[in-house]
Amino acid sequence: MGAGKTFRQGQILRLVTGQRIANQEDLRRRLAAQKMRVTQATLSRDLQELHLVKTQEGYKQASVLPEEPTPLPSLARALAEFLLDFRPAENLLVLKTPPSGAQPLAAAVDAAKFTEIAGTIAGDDTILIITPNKKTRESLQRKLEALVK
Amino acid sequence: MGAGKTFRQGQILRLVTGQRIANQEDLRRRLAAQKMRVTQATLSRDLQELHLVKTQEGYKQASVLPEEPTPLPSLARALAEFLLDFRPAENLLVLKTPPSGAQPLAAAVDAAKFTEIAGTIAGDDTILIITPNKKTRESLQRKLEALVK
DNA sequence: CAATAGATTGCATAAATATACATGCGTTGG
DNA sequence: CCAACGCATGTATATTTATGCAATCTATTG
Repeated sequence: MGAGKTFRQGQILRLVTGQRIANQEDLRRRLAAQKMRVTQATLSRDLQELHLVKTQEGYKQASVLPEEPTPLPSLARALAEFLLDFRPAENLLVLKTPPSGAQPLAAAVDAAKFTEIAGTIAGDDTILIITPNKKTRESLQRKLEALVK
Repeated sequence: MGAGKTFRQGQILRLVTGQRIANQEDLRRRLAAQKMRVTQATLSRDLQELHLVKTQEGYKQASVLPEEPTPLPSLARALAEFLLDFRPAENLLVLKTPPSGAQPLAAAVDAAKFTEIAGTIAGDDTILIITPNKKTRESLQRKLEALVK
């Protein structure tokens, strides 16, 4: 049975961590250059078993994907665009936005995954953020204020 | 310009972090349910800008991808298939394999990304693993031995 | 050995995703 | 005001990836 599946998957890992593999055809050709001829279908299955995902920079191990600059910039933009006012109250933080601004801003806040946040509820122009206690609410508030500056 | 691109991308983040979005059509339908009608083409662009990647469990933020159980299982299989012998020497660890087994096993070892490993060199039936010092070599060796059991 | 069960793969094709090109809409510099 | 741009988007289509099915091979069981 030739080199076998394990061998091939090992080579796939090696190739993928080394260079930029843009797609499965690309990968198929590189393996062929090493005398390993399989079809794209097999590679599709291999990549799935290896938990490799396709990124802009080629296939990567899901566990090793790099830090992204995305979360905060996105939130900062949303705050700049929608936030009108902070209204703190003990362990609660209310954010006011223009009409229909609450949902998108809440989305951005959620996406930032602050550990301080127990939950959020968004209406049309109001977001209620619930934190465990007053201390955490203060911490969160400081972070958000820093983002709007 | 309606709700705008920022709004939509915020909603996408919210949807994606909340539930399992299997593909772009799925995402398109969920947005449509919120009165946001765009085409699959636009979502393809949005997902790219948000650095979301498609995984087995739906789209995920590249930065938030979960720990994988993959690296070690893969290595364990490779060790089971190829490893013949350990040959420790101070800060070096030599692994012997059957003919042509060194490359694939080395690939699996590399992929596991052990912090103990400074570098590896693989020939045809021999892998040389270089660690910073004897202590780290011992640590690494114990881990590998545990995997073959 | 025959029969059965898994595992792995290719082939053909379906499904999903990306993209070239065109359009519409603001903005900007004359 | 208008020509020239750039951005966001849709349309149509190309590219890429996933998968149902059948063939093959290995190991197992009786």
